[in-house]
Amino acid sequence: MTTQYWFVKQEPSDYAWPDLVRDGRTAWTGVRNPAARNHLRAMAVGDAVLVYHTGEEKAVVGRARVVRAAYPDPTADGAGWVAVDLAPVGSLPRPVPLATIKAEALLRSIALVRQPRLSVAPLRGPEFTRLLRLGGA
DNA sequence: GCCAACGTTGGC
DNA sequence: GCCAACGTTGGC
Repeated sequence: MTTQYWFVKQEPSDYAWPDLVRDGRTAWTGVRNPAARNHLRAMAVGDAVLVYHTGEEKAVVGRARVVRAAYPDPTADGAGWVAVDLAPVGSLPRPVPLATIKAEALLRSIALVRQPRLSVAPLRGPEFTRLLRLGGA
């Protein structure tokens, strides 16, 4: 199975990238959107993930990897919602702002731009690589 | 099962 | 604070 690439969004006042770095690993819970849930289900251990901060910051800030595939979200009321576990790989030396992403032709079709409310989305390999490079990684 | 009304998210 | 996008809810 080849590595898949993903993009997750987070409101940093809720749980921020530095929290993940500090914790070393976290359960990515609380996703309550069916499309995002389907993406969580498709994640495999070892998949690469980029973490984006919404709100004030609006930038891709870090790189993580999937360390546990989808399992029932313990924070959900009903059945059917899932969480994965993520571990940090590294902070981007230069966070990549939304404005930069929008200015890149290659990145214009990613879900962040096309569908800003989707909190978990797939990335193509070249998109992932470009974002990493823009971030100085 | 359709669709209008409403709520939420997130950028500006 | 406003607005666009989109998801959810509830009446029919």
